[in-house]
Amino acid sequence: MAKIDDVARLAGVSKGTVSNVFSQKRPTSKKVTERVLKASKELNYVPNHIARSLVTKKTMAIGLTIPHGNFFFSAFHNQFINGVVLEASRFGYRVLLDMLPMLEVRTPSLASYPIDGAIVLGPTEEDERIRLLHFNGIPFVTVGKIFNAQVEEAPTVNNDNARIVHDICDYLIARGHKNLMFLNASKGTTVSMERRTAFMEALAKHRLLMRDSVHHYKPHIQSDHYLHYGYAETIRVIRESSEKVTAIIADDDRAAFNAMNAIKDLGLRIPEDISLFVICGDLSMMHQTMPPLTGMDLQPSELGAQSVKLLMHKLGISNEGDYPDHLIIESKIVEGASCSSIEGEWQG
Amino acid sequence: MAKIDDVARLAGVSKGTVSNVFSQKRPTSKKVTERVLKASKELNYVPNHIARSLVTKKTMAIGLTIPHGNFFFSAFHNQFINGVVLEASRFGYRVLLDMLPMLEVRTPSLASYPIDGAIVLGPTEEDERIRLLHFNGIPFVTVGKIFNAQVEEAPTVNNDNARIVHDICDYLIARGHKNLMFLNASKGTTVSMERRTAFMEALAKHRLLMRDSVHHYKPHIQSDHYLHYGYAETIRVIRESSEKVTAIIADDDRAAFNAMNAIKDLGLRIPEDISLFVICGDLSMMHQTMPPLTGMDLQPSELGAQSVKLLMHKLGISNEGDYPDHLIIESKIVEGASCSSIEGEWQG
DNA sequence: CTGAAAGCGCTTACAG
DNA sequence: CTGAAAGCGCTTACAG
Repeated sequence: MAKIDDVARLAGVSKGTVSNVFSQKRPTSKKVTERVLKASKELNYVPNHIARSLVTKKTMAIGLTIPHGNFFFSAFHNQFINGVVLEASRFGYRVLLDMLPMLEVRTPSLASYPIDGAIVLGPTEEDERIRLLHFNGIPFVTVGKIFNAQVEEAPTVNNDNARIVHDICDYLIARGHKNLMFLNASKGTTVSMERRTAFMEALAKHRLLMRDSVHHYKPHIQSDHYLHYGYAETIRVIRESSEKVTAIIADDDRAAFNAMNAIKDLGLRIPEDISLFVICGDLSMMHQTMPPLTGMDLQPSELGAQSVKLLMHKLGISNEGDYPDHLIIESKIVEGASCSSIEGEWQG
Repeated sequence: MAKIDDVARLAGVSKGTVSNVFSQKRPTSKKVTERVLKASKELNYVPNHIARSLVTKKTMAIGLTIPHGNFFFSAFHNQFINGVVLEASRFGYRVLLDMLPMLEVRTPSLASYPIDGAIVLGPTEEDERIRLLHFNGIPFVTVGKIFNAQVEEAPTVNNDNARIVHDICDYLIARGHKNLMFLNASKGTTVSMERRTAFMEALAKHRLLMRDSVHHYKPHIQSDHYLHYGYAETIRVIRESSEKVTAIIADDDRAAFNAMNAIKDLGLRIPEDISLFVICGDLSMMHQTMPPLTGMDLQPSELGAQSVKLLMHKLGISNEGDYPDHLIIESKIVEGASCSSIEGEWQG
């Protein structure tokens, strides 16, 4: 690979000038520009990104950290990544995927992240990623509320998790359901905590007893049970419990699928025997299942896009005037046919 | 951020020694190591990744380029990315997502890629990504056959696309279908070319006429029609054509969903009126649709993992002895209930 | 096992 | 508008 000195020599200019032609930070005369470009082409020259980064202190990349076991992203992650990548590219930024398991690998030859900022999806109580970013002095945006104690204040993009759970419970309870099973997200994430609190509030609001309903946390993402979360819980609750659960709220498409399989394996039908509501699923997919799923559209790609915008603002790259430090992304119920009304039994 | 000089001064050693403690490339005495570590902790020191990269010429990142419009990845992409990220992390590598639309953004301030190698998903005839990688002298692996003329020889991971299409056609034709509609991948990709050729061969092999079947290319990924590919084609062919298509082969889950919607909107049923076969779909999802989809398991995450292994080998990082330059990933038919036999009509 | 010094390939004040 | 020189923060022969 040719370097800047080679080009400078061939074009008969200083390397500062070659630098200016490529960075366009200072004007260069037309004929010098042409000479430099010609020499560059001849030598197949392209500025070295790393060397540039070392002095500008900009990598033009943002990190995206997603909790990640040996398993697949869900449809939610998929669309979220889409939103992030697309929006980042609008600012000329690339996205560095940074998964949790890498931490172990990174330790032996620890080094700073080659990124200008980061997006942290799904903060947890003692979030190692946040600790590390903080330690490295890298600005970041969290998607999901950050746990108060960990860091003074960080910009956040979030759904209104409390409201979402209230809406779902209202929706189901209005249809006569009194005993709900909630297949929540993983324990330790702020989103699951917000949801759990809201779940209990919603039940109390309708004068339902928590002990008649069931609440489960998804296993840790590294657990072997992660992929099958929802199946065993559904089987057990329907078969063994006395609570007569009539409606299930599933965290994501995978949990919903697992619950569907459990229900089918028990010889029951959706929604005649049991209702199913999915929180973050893929819209196009939800319409194709049997029956079509009723769920909440969380706008994952919008979550991704907005978190990039917020981060860019923090980095001083976007200059769209004032920008709030905390953004709430709208969500709304999308009706399929997986939730039914229970006749007779319900009371206002 | 503290730098190496600060640590060296505080620990009373040279910066070369500090470097050795962190890189572990040369042994350091125990007590010196401790002194350095103590000083580092005190100063919150972490080696600067960029500075290190400049001299080692290693970024510890690989690029992943996926053709990408303003649209979502499919389940295939999702699982592919998973395989790549996971396998890369085993080698201590990160993954830089590099999407096509960024090219435009990159031009003004062109610079080399800060990556050690790249994975190119779905090469096309005149692949700009390959041209650029080649130009930058960055080793890469393609997933999908590379177009012959473009570059002498590049390591490749691929499905056996010809065989896959033959298997699918054999499967359908054995069930009495004579008029097939093939919703292929995008024109210009080698995968769609391989498939198209195989499609014609398979028909010829069974003495069926190409003109009785229908072949479509997916629109370019930047097209507005990309997301809805399959719907209009299905409507048109079923309603207008005289060919009486009885089976549809869909490139991916999205195309399959679109075809399903079209079939439903026409008041027809799967598989009674028309059969549907999906090439790359998500297994867990395929079981939940109505009816469950019959399709091909391409093992996308294995494709991703193997392409990383191959790349690591090319980079001289993996040393698992000899490694073939071209890998074929197995695929097999997974039966659902979306393909039926046509009685009576078929002949051996 | 450790140190002094050169160098990785750029950008950026500073001077003109 | 252009050049000469210092410097970004590391690693790496080389010498001891």
